[in-house]
Amino acid sequence: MIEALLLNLGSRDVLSAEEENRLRSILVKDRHFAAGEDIVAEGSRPPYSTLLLDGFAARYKVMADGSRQITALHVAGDFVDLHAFPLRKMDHGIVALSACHVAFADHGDLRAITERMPHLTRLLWLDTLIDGAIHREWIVAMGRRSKRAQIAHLVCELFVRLQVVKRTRGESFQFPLTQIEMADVLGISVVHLNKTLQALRREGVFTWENRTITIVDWERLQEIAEFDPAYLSIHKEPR
Amino acid sequence: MIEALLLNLGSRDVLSAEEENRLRSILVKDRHFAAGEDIVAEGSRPPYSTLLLDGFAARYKVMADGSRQITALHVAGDFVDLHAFPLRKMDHGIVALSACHVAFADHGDLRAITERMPHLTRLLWLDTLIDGAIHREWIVAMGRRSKRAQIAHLVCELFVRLQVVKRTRGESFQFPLTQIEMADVLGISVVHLNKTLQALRREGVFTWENRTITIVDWERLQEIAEFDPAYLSIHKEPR
DNA sequence: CGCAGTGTTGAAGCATATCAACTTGGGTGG
DNA sequence: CCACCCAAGTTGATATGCTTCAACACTGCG
Repeated sequence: MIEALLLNLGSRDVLSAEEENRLRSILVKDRHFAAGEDIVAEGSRPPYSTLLLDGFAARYKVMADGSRQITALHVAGDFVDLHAFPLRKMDHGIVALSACHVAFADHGDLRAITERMPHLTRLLWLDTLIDGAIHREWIVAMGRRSKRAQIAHLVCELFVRLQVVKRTRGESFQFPLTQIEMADVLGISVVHLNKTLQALRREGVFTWENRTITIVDWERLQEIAEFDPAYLSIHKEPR
Repeated sequence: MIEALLLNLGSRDVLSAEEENRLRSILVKDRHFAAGEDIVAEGSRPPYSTLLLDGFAARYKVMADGSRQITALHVAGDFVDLHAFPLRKMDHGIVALSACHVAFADHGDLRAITERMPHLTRLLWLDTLIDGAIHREWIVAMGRRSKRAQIAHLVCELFVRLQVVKRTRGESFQFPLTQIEMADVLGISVVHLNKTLQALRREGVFTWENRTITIVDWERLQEIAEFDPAYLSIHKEPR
């Protein structure tokens, strides 16, 4: 059930059998959410953290004028709110962007891990730090890349992250967002997103049809995006 | 020497005397950097993490065309690269924006903390999570706030963060960045920054002269920024 | 004294937003 | 089973926020 999480952590360091078992035993009570449903509400104090087993979810904040900014995208194997364990209170909401299957880890059990399993603790810490590295890359993309490059960068990132958890199929992956949601990720208008996507498609860089993204020219896509996957820390290393 | 760090952590939870002593004992070999000097290089693997005792520092990435994006600002009491402890390799550089005084914590000592002091471990983890929360707020500001509101938001954030470590004086605080650096923080051009700053000054919201920012109308500043300090987690709570 | 980095200003151009209309397709109730 | 309905996608026109370029002013420092 938590295979994607094990792939995620396991691609950054070696997990002992004991650590795997511990993770399996604390991740319980799996639940389904429909697309559009809130998985965690802004301002809440969840007593557990949520692991995404399948589907796409997003962290977001809503502005006074009703506009929305998505600050993170999550896929299978991601904890969507592990940070709420030390942080306690959610300063943003988390919404399911597709049908989502999740499991929960009680904060008491996580605390017990920090008391007795220092290596696993560091790996969980690492997991939240990779989220932070992704945040920084998004800041760079929003501030200093063209919107075209920002889009290309996001596609690169998703492709690599989904490869880690074996959610790609050749050069394709499921991508169930609407253009409206995608615009909220990028911080641009839907109209402009639509036109820029068409340009990238016409250029033969990638396509996005039937909720599926297919990369046509990976070299060129990386070039446009100035993509360097280093920030994703995808290499086994003692931590 | 590490008073600012203790104020930082101490405003989020109670620190035991033992924890304080441990932090004091592992933070050693203080060093100075001049404005403009790199404190940590991109791609390096520092065997220690760096605590900023005094001054302003920034995390940044440089694009192929030479433009730069600053992804985080750090002030006294901030670890500038605590994340490098589990992450290992720096995916970005860290530069001193003013004269900086720093201290170092060896990664071996940090590791020992994760083995024996779970509560202190959670507080260090928390410290990196607050960085993440700030990242998210910057993403929101870049994506869905006007540049004017983004600037206002940054001023609000800095004021509150500096209050925590007692680095404000009434409604003022030292702010030694150039407009060029500030533009790299916001992801905009210097020209536009300059004009927007003047508008805010003319409106009587805040001033920025002689490396000092003075807030003239705090209410209005928060209103323009839609500022809510919740994301900074400034409340004592068992973690 | 003179230079270099910073701040300021104006003009012109472009990227992106906004507004509005129209198309398409899947889902549903009559 | 068809009609229609609504959400999503697409397109064109217009408006504007922000960038770029270029020139000039200011100030601290060697």
